[in-house]
Amino acid sequence: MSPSDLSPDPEQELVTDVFARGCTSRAAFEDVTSKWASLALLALGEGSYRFNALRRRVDGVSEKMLSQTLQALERDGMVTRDVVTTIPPRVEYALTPLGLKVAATLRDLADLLEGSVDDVGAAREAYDERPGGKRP
Amino acid sequence: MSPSDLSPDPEQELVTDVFARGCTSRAAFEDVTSKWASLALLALGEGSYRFNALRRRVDGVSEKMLSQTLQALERDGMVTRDVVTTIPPRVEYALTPLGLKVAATLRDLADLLEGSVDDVGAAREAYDERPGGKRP
DNA sequence: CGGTATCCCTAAGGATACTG
DNA sequence: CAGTATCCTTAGGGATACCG
Repeated sequence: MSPSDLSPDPEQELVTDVFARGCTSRAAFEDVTSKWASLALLALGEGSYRFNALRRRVDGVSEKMLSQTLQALERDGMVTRDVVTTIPPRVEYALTPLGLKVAATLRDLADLLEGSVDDVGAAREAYDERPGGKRP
Repeated sequence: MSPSDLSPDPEQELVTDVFARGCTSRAAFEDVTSKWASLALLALGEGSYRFNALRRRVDGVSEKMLSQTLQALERDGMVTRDVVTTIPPRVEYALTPLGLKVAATLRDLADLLEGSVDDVGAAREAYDERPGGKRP
């Protein structure tokens, strides 16, 4: 068999790295940070929601996008989908342990930004006000 | 005129809330979590970068998108752009104090997901394997 | 090197309608 | 209520070319 000179699969990166295209962590990272997923996770961090309640909570999302988003998050093992077959039907969405951890870091980020609205607002004004800053 | 029944500006939410469309924090949140911004911030969390170095670090980004992304982040007061007029020119990008804090939370998120690749991979397989799970 | 400007195309995403 | 299906518009984003 091959002795010690065997380098372990040059084409196949073994380290997991969000910077690497094709790494699962990068895919998961993009799923989580996608436009609606981050807000949906944030909302579910407050507790479980039914579809339309979640839709109202996440201001501006369409049925289609919320549905797609939840499917992606369920596939990644961050969200559970619990169907209660009553009339009318109920479907409860909640976070898995992993989803809970992810939601917590997103909460940190949201808190940070909510606490920095003034700074961001000021920075934007300064940027837009300076020559060539804005396109009217 | 209207006496005490005047509710304070129903159209204008005064609380800052990432869930509210039109709130600056929501805009900042979307900027930060946008496809390339999060990776750029992550990279700049490692130290300052020049344009093309950053472009190489963020695997897959085009010149155009990196440029646009950096402008948005600079406008939000998270990234500084330092032009050194030599020949050839050099432009150094770095994080502001706010950008540093944001990058830190994104680092937490990335670490969490990098540490969960196996869980995510398993969840995906399970999801795709079950009837109606995947579209071949 | 570090961009901006232009062209062009795909796919994200909204609105509406219909089903279990 | 909780979605899928369809249609249609927009804009995200790549490729290329060119300027400071």
